[in-house]
Amino acid sequence: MNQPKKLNTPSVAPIKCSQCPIRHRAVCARCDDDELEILESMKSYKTYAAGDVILWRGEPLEFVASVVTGVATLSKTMEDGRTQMVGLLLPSDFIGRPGREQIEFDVTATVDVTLCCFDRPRFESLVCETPHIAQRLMELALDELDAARDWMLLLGRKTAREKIATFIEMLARRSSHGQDGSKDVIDLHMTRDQIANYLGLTLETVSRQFSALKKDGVIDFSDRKHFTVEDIAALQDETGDDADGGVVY
Amino acid sequence: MNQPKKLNTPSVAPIKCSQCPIRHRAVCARCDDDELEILESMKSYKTYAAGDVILWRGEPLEFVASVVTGVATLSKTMEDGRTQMVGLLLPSDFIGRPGREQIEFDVTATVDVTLCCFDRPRFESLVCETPHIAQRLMELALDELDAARDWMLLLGRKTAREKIATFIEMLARRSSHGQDGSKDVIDLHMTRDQIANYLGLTLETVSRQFSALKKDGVIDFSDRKHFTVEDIAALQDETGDDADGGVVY
DNA sequence: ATGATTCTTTGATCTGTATCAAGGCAAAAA
DNA sequence: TTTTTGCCTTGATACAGATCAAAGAATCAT
Repeated sequence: MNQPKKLNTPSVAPIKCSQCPIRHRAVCARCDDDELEILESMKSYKTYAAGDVILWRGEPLEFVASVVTGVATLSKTMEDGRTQMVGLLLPSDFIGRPGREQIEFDVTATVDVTLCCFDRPRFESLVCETPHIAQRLMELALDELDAARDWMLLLGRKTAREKIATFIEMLARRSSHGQDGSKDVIDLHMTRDQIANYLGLTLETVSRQFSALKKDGVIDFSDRKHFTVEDIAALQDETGDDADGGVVY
Repeated sequence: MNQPKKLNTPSVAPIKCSQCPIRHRAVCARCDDDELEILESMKSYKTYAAGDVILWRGEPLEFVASVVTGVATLSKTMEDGRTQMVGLLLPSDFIGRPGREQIEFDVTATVDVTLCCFDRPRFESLVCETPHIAQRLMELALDELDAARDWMLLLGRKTAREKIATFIEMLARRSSHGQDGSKDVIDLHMTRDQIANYLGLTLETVSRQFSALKKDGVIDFSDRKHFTVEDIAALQDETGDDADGGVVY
């Protein structure tokens, strides 16, 4: 076992949960000071430029991490180049699979990304000894699974218009910092081509659907990467989802 | 807490792991006799006829279970009736989400199904106290997640022919009881319509692709629900996946 | 058995999205 | 500033798979 001993740093103020980036997804909401200090001791930050590949499929996983800033994508590619994104990592999302040595997809930064990384072996020994963290990681895995299944419905059955509406609605919900958030300027972060790969479309279709939604007054673009939702009700109608929600993403 | 005490049944032979259906996915491979006996005490069998809905979306989960015989599907349905299957449960697969009160999809028996059910609250207290079971459930969740992501690539980017080939290849792999297994008669278990809902196609397209693969000598149908793989190499070529595999399902 | 029902196959046609192609715009480089 | 470069938009056309339609098997009920 190589989990760190409690460090002797009395002059340093106790580490606050707010300083523990993994808390972004509440992993350590229930951590005590000792556990937080252990996390702190194995923590380091890594940054990646837009376009950098963070992890290649099959590469050994040396760390687990949470996204502090930026956006990264999980994607699978076929021999002939067809690509499908299988996940989107926004700030507070977690990278890593408890007990897995490697991942089955590429992780790529779409804009500059900062990760808060934890040494994997040390993180895993902490997890082994801390059931509430293990439990939280299980919740994260099940959330991802629910999101993946919602996306399967989108990929298999939704029209291009519904796909785009769903995507925009998800971005609006996930990036709204306000309580209402309906008129925030939202950053797309991705190119039309990347969005197409996420939605199982081509970049031309993405562009056309954006134009159509703009023409219909549902959204408005300030520039190519920034838009506002002008009619949230219409947007939700277009997604094809039940009004009541229950969708995770 | 309401986990059962160890039962006093000395006249009964020790419960073998082979009698514990959940072991189908090796959940209790590392269980000791006490744990097995606890599992045994909370176990019951339920059967469902073909077409029965086992669980409705949103319904409270009263048990977790593993499939003993039969095939069940996980599916999501849109308001207008469009349906997408998001998972397929074959014998040995597990139903249930540690820590979740309900599920986000319907579970339906496509043929007669027997489940081995465990009372959920009692199962969860056992899990809480048995880290190696918790760890195994995490592995199962991550396996499902990998499978879901492979299916996203299929739904988003594969052609109808590739989808059908992938589906057949998966069935061949999962239902081969022999070591080689390439010429076993494989049971389809599902109607063309259900297959279509699994692959994001229509039933007519499924039928046409089956006919085409038969005409090309890749597979052969003995009747509508039973086929053999005549040319496994050709089948794998048609899936669009890397030759090396790495696919989970 | 026999008729009813449900599933499957196959054909004809339609359509949503992909593909091909050509400019347009904005940020970066010269 | 001008040029280059990388995205993006829009139009024209093609095509894979959906939809519509009808006839054939298989299964079920009586």
